[in-house]
Amino acid sequence: MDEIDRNLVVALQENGAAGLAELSKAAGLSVSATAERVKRLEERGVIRGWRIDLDPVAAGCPLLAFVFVAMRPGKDDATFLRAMKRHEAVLECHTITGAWCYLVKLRLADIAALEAFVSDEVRGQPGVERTETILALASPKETAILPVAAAQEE
Amino acid sequence: MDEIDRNLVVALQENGAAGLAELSKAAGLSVSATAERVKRLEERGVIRGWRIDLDPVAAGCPLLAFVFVAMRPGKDDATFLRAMKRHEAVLECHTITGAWCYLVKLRLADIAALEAFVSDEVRGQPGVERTETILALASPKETAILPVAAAQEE
DNA sequence: AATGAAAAATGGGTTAC
DNA sequence: GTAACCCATTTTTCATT
Repeated sequence: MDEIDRNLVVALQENGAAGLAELSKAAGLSVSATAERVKRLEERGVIRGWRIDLDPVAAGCPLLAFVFVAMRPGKDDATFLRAMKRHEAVLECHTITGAWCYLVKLRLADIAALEAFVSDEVRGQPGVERTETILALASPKETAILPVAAAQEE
Repeated sequence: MDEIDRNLVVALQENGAAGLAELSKAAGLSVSATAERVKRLEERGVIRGWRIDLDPVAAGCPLLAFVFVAMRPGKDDATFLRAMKRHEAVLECHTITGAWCYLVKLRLADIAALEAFVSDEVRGQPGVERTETILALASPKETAILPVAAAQEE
């Protein structure tokens, strides 16, 4: 993960459809050396996959919600986590510090779908003690582009 | 946005590097018709761009944090929002229901960077009244793949 | 469906460390 | 001796008719 790799990754985050010709300019390398670098970044798991950036409204999931979840101690979190992993409405599920156990990020079609999901899939899970649901009214910023640190040679 | 478009978009979310040959199978169309569909999905803004899925640890931002922000009423949220949009550590900034005004999702290198960011860039902004910072200890699920609803013809 | 153009994978050869 | 890069060729993929 040197300076060249970092430049490649930054360029690919901006435009994942960039060809090797364009990437080679960003990297200051030949086309084949650039191809070699990108391939190794995939092999090493730095690049985990190639995706499209999809408009949530067009995808039919305009509603964004966060649900905090508290579990009863000593209970089976595994069942709850399995349910979260299974449902595609769950974009994220984090174990967090503070008063709550989990923070779940959801994308759904509408309020009715949210009500059904929280009631059936969250509060219906064994071990769930308390929940709190928060709606996003607007999202001034929402990106999947990660900051790439300058430090840390491999 | 018919059934075929939905199939294409689902396939491209799983593998954005899929060629037209592979996509045409998923869509049940000819290669050229598939190319036409993908082009129109881009033009209509359904596909907003092409990205890579990058490993946050390799990118040098392993620390994931959420910051709740309350603003003083009648103050200039614009300055705060401009700062959030400017900083690449800010992945998301949502206006939310409940006791807080904003929920900010951050990716940073370490605790020192978090302390500096919250202190300087969040609490340092005019109009910010109160904040609460929560750390993610683990992320059992974290994806950018959106659920694609079956309903709503265009 | 077929063509021409463009891009990407491959193999061999070169240099620098 | 190893690793990174460069160049030329083959193969695949993509846009046009």
